[in-house]
Amino acid sequence: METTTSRGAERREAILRAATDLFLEHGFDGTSLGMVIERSGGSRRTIYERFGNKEGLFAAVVDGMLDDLLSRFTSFDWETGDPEDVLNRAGSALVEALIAPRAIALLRMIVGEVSRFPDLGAAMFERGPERAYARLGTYLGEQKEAGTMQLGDPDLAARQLLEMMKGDMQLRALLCPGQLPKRPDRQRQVASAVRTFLAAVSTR
Amino acid sequence: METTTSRGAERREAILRAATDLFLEHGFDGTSLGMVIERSGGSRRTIYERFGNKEGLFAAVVDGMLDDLLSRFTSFDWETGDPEDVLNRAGSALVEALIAPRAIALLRMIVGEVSRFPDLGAAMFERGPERAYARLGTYLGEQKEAGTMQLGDPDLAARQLLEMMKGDMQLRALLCPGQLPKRPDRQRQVASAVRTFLAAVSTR
DNA sequence: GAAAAAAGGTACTAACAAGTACCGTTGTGT
DNA sequence: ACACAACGGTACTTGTTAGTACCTTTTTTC
Repeated sequence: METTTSRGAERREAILRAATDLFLEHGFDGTSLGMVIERSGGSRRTIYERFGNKEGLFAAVVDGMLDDLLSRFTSFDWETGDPEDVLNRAGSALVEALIAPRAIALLRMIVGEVSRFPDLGAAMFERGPERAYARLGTYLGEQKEAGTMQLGDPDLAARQLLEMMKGDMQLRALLCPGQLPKRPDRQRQVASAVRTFLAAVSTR
Repeated sequence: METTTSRGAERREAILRAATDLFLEHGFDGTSLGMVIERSGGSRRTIYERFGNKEGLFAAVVDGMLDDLLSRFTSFDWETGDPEDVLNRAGSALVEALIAPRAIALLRMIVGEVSRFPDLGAAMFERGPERAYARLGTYLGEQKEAGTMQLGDPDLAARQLLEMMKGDMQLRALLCPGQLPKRPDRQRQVASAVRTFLAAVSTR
């Protein structure tokens, strides 16, 4: 009957949720612990009990967000369809995940705090882009083996293709969030990148 | 005999130089006006006389940096050499400019303050990437007219090529500055992007 | 060389935030 | 029901910073 999560964990989650939203919106310096408490309820002291200090809370927030975002990259169907179709779908999924408001807010936050938390930047890079490169590289490697594509280093090719699909959308989202192309245009951009890539590597 | 720059302008420049270095290194919140004064000499009041307030000083700093960085994109020889050579040189020049420590520091600073200064992000985008896209697009358009390349929209092609040349280096510089590839590797990366691009668009 | 303008320098105000102490209150295990 | 641990809430300390006031010193200008 009792709550499985003893009260402690419950309070921890509430604080974490509030802090996540606030840090994402206002950044590290722009968020005071008073604001966190006001939103999460509870008391100041609990933050220090659970997270040590403000930096500990921030680290916990980032860690949680990375887990959260990463979990969306696990399931994708790489088997069904010809290469153009697979790449189009994979590219669209990736771009949409990349420019999701929370993903951009997280990236912006981490970029702004790289000097204060040097490890976070590398962690984000490895758990985000690097994974995507690796998975796409695997696929391209398979295509190379199968003779469908003509390419040197599949990993390098994966990076080139991914950057083309992404285009300037990530940077644009960081700098001027209001000026992102709409979804159909984003898909056209991905499709165009895939066509250019296939024109370069397809065996004829 | 007299200084051509009346003392006012001289003090303004000194403050601007000090503030630029400090903002680039510590960000907006991390830089106090006391730190600026300590480095530039002079008095607190002069800042308010010349720049209004801290935000005005920051805006002036960013404006100056944008001018400074932009001025390096003006002179480049697009005429000499075959396309592969021109694109290699243009790409290298661009990448080096893009990941220059001060350029990255500026970008990081602006990204971190987009919510406080919404216009700065758009300004940076237009005066940086957008110019590069446009110039490269012009070149590709000429090549298309000359029949050297087979491509649809030269502007879109320019964006794809530029993103391939850039690769993940800009993002990497933002997130984990210590892990940038060395200069020869950067050039190889650019050259590979050019080859891929030419394979896709060259008339055969 | 004197008057006027601008800059230097110090001190001060008001506000805000991180972190700590304290005590009353609520929930938990036995 | 009881004892104990954890939480809530408030107040406080300490430090920092943006912005202002005021007077002194230097530089320009006539």
